[in-house]
Amino acid sequence: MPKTTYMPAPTPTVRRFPEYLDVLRRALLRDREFISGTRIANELKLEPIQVRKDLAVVGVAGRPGVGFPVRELVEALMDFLGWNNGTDAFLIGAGSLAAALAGFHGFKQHGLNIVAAFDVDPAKVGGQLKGKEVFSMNHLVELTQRMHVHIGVLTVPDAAAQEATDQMLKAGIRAIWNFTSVKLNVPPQIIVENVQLASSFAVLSSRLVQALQQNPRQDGVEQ
Amino acid sequence: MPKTTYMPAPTPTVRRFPEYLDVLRRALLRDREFISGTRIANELKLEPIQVRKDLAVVGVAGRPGVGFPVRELVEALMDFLGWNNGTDAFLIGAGSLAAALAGFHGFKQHGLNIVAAFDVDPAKVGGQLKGKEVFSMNHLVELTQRMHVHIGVLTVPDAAAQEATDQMLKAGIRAIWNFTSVKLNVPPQIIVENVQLASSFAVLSSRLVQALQQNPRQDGVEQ
DNA sequence: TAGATTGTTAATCGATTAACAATC
DNA sequence: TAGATTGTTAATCGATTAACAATC
Repeated sequence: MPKTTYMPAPTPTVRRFPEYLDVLRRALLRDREFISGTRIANELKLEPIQVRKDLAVVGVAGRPGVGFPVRELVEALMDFLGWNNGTDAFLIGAGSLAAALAGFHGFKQHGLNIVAAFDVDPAKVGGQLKGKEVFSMNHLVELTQRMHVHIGVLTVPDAAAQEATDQMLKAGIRAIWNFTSVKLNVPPQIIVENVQLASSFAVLSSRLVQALQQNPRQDGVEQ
Repeated sequence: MPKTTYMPAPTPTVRRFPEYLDVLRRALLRDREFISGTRIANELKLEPIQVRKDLAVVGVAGRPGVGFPVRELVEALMDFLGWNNGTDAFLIGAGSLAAALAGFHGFKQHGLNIVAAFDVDPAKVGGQLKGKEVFSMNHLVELTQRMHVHIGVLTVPDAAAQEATDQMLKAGIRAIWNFTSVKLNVPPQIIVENVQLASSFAVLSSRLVQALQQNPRQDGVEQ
């Protein structure tokens, strides 16, 4: 495994990497050795130049007139994202969102391995969540250190978010995938990525408002 | 209700609107009549100038030296997003992610009202999902038209995504909140907003890789 | 060779940030 | 009045897109 070090890439570029991986994996299934930036762009409705610029980040050389070596590109992208060796993560909160995440098989492709869940509710502790054991929050410090887990997936109710975060910090968690809508207070070296469902829905809503203003009735769809 | 029409705003601005709403609602609870852009910026770790620029979109005038009228601003933002009168939506797919969304009370604040779920699984049809009835996909056309629902929240497995989308289109759904990782094929007038969990996790992962490269041991956290 | 595609350098575009007069 | 803040106009920054020589 050639463990290259990469420069940090622009966030929009990183956000497109999983899409590229999808396309590349499908190409692999079809036994394609090379794929052009043009083709990738077509499948994802992007511009070819953008694909080339993005892929340049991971340093896999393409062949003019031919395209990029698929397998190498998959390797490099996975490497860049640290998805190659499977990263263990804890679910913090064992509610229904946690259950959905625990049961999501697609994470395997993203090198995400959810190993356990934690909750304060005694009714949940000791039970299972989609096959993952649910521990008491009291054991978080101990288990984090024993299992060397770096990532916490935060799915507790908003009201409990900061408290749970503080416990993760004490346990030595380094990165938090935050599904609450709370702006977490953490020291600068801790990585927080917020999944803002509300932001996503806001974009949808505002576009729908605009569309309904211009065309309130259903039409344009073949019937 | 003064139903103003607004110009479309930049997407990054729209994505911040729910955050502003959060801060403003908390200010309302504290009985504050006015709030300055500076204060909003502080709470959200943004630049004051960005807050002012963003808020300018909804056309609520602030008072120099004082700030913006909180209640008016909440109204205007809700209005802009179409969140004022509650929008009905269908869940397409009744799996565990659908369950999580159906049980999420925060949507009330976003004017999102999930009224029913649909699934192809006969074992689920006729049952309930967090108090919402589960119907057969065969009834989607009929119920969409009867209830004038415009929004579909797509939570089916990737393999079923396009098929389910086609049925939504036939039923007259105008906007799709897409939780699958499939790039949906839809006519241009249909609004699709993709919740790309993989993209979000990619950003987290790549930052963690960088951080671990620079500092592999736990430190910097007070113990 | 002709056609397709890469990768570099430069141009454009859009969003963020700065500066500052006007105003409460 | 002094201090804080708005809202406008201009500057900066970063990402996307264009142009094109090099190459398979």
